[in-house]
Amino acid sequence: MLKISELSEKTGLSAHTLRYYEKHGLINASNRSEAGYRFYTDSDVRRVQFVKTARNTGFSLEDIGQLLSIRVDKLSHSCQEVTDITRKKLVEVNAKLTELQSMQQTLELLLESCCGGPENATHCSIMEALDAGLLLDKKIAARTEQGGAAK
Amino acid sequence: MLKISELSEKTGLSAHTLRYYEKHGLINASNRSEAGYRFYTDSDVRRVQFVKTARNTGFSLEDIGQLLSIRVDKLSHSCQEVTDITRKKLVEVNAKLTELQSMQQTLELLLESCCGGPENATHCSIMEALDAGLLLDKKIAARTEQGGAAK
DNA sequence: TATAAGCTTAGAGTTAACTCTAAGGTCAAC
DNA sequence: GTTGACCTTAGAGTTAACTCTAAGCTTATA
Ligand SMILES: [Zn+2]
Ligand SMILES: [Zn+2]
Ligand SMILES: [Zn+2]
Ligand SMILES: [Zn+2]
Repeated sequence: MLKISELSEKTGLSAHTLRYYEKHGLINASNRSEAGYRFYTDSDVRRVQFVKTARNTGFSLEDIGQLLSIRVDKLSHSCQEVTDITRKKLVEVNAKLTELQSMQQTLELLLESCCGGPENATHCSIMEALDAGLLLDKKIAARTEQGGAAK
Repeated sequence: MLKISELSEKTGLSAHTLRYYEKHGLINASNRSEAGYRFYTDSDVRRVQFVKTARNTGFSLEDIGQLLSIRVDKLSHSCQEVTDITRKKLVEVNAKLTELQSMQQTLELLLESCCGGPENATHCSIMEALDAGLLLDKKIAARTEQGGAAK
């Protein structure tokens, strides 16, 4: 039986966060002391660790709520339900990834194009590109079209 | 001279958003009608488009504020200031990218491991992995160690 | 027994970037 | 001269996941 601070230390989640998760129905302390202190059983701890692992994997607290309801009654739920949640998350992650990769490429091109020196920015190609609506893309397209095979 | 709805249409930013940007010091309408209606000059429009482009590139409104103050007085600012802002953003983007790639890999592995079928989830390997704290990683590590060269 | 550390709750604050609402003034058209 | 679309402002609401505060018990230690 762990007190909240002990569970906090064990899981790396703050006591605040643990109470927050409880308020949102994700976890619970099986027992309370007479004074109302939370006491967590091993089973409680495992559930918290499940939440933490799912959180690290990118699932939202809402997703985790669904996963937890499957977890407590596996007989009434199917693998498909689990993969639906997982696949939905993967789709989200992939979308963000695509967006970020595009940003990354743009930022790298911008950095390549600018001298980064101490002279004034009247000639700065980053400012120019932002002013021109990033026709960097067009430059790349042109380069690719012309150059043929990359490298 | 464009009214706000016209600028909105031209830029794809809502009038709400344009007023929001103004309130936060990013843009401005050079003129107002007697009744107080905003009127935007070509120069205003270019500034708004700069903001939009920078936003699409991933810069925060705060970053954009800095870029704009460079933009209006390029003589007093250096290319280095511009690359500092850009590089800082790239570092952030790379960090998020790393995190998301790790999530992506985990989610893909989870999906591979689960049958996704309609039977009950008592044997679900996704649930098992989440319960076990994702020792998938360990499986991968083991596989990599053993297998040597990939593919 | 007193001090400090730790626990409780309800509820407010944080962050970023919007997004929307309310209450009212303006303008073009019919 | 009255609709209806558009404009104004100030300010509230949204989202997610915390994070913190206040006010007040409880518990262990000295
Ligand atoms: Zn330069
Ligand atoms: Zn430059
Ligand atoms: Zn299965
Ligand atoms: Zn399964």
